[in-house]
Amino acid sequence: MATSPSPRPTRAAGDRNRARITGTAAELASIEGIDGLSIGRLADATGLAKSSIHALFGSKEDLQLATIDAARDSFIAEVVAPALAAAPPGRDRLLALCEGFLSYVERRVFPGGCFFVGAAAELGSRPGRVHDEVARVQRQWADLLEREATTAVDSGELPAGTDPQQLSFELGVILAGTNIVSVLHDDLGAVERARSAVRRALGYGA
Amino acid sequence: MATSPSPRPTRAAGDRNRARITGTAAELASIEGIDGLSIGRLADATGLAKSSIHALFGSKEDLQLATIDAARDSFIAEVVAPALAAAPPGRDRLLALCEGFLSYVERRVFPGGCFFVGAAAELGSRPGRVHDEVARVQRQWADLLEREATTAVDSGELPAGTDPQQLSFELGVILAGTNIVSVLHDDLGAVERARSAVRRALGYGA
DNA sequence: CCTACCGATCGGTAGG
DNA sequence: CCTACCGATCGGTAGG
Repeated sequence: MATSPSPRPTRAAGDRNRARITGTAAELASIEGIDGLSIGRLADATGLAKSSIHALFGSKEDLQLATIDAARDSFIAEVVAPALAAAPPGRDRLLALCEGFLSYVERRVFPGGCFFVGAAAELGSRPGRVHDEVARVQRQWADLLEREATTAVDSGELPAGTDPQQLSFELGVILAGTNIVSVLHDDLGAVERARSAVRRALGYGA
Repeated sequence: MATSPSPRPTRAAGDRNRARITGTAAELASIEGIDGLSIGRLADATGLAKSSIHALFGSKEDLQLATIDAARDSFIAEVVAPALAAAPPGRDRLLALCEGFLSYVERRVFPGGCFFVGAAAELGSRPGRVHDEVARVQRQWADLLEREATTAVDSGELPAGTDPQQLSFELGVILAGTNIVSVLHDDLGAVERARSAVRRALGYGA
């Protein structure tokens, strides 16, 4: 009557489960918020017991930090890496990053719109480790844009006298604002208008 | 032993209380979110019993709708009305509206940043009456900007060929994006950079 | 506008 | 990774 032994979960299986949980958590959090998402609903969505999620991640805050990490990986894979592969440093890459972001919003890579715009809006005025981690990722993105803008100015691809920090700031807030407006009104026209704005700001088709 | 009769609340007193509750609710919601805000915490903050808030507003959804109304009144009083009073229709008024918004973010009229940017980000992908009301207010703001942009183009204050819808879209997303970045990093420099962006977009100091 | 409740859900823990 | 719990808090209602 010996049944097959209940398989003891391996380390790799645990990692796979953790990745599946944080992936689902990032999707849900883009809709319900990173704080609005509850461990109970996440357990339902993944088919696990609530206490299993606690066992795998510790506290809710630790789960949130792991979720931010997973969302950052998605963002890099969907927006950053393709732009770096598609265009050389400078103006072309800056355009590719902006268009990559807009495509990612358009395709609803996260069902509730950009995870980080949502998290930044939600946690902006609530101090803590989760806030700080979101701020850190946002700053990395802003720095990336600024670096490419600097290269573009230094190489003469953008008019001398262009302030790279000011230009990259404007692009960043246009992208974030567009995500909000596009999701709120379920309006892809906003993404199209943002494409025009970005191209004009970078001097394409002028 | 007749004590002074317990004063029966008048209609006016009820209205005053309702206004005090929705005002506090809008402040708290700008930090914790319009859904994250609980009736229990709102009761604590106002010194009322939870059930009193239910008695005055009905359901949580009705309270949220009343809170949006109160926040809209604040926005009009702090941003829209001063700009309408300070500048004639057209380009100057468009600038006054944008600078009024940036000043309102800078002054933290709502402690967690613009109530409507927060609510739009939070509710963008969650259908319902509250979402629809936030979307309606956002559209009124966008329409206001577009109207002034149209006047500015028609009167020749902005270059012929300027698309008023595109221009007002760009201004709107810059303002929304700036609110998020400025609150997230507690950085008033973002507001200053947005002022530069708005002035350049409108051809001031060019 | 209050006290006194309701069932449901929250994050988290014990113990295996 | 599970069952079985914990106290706290959620939105809401009865009844005054």
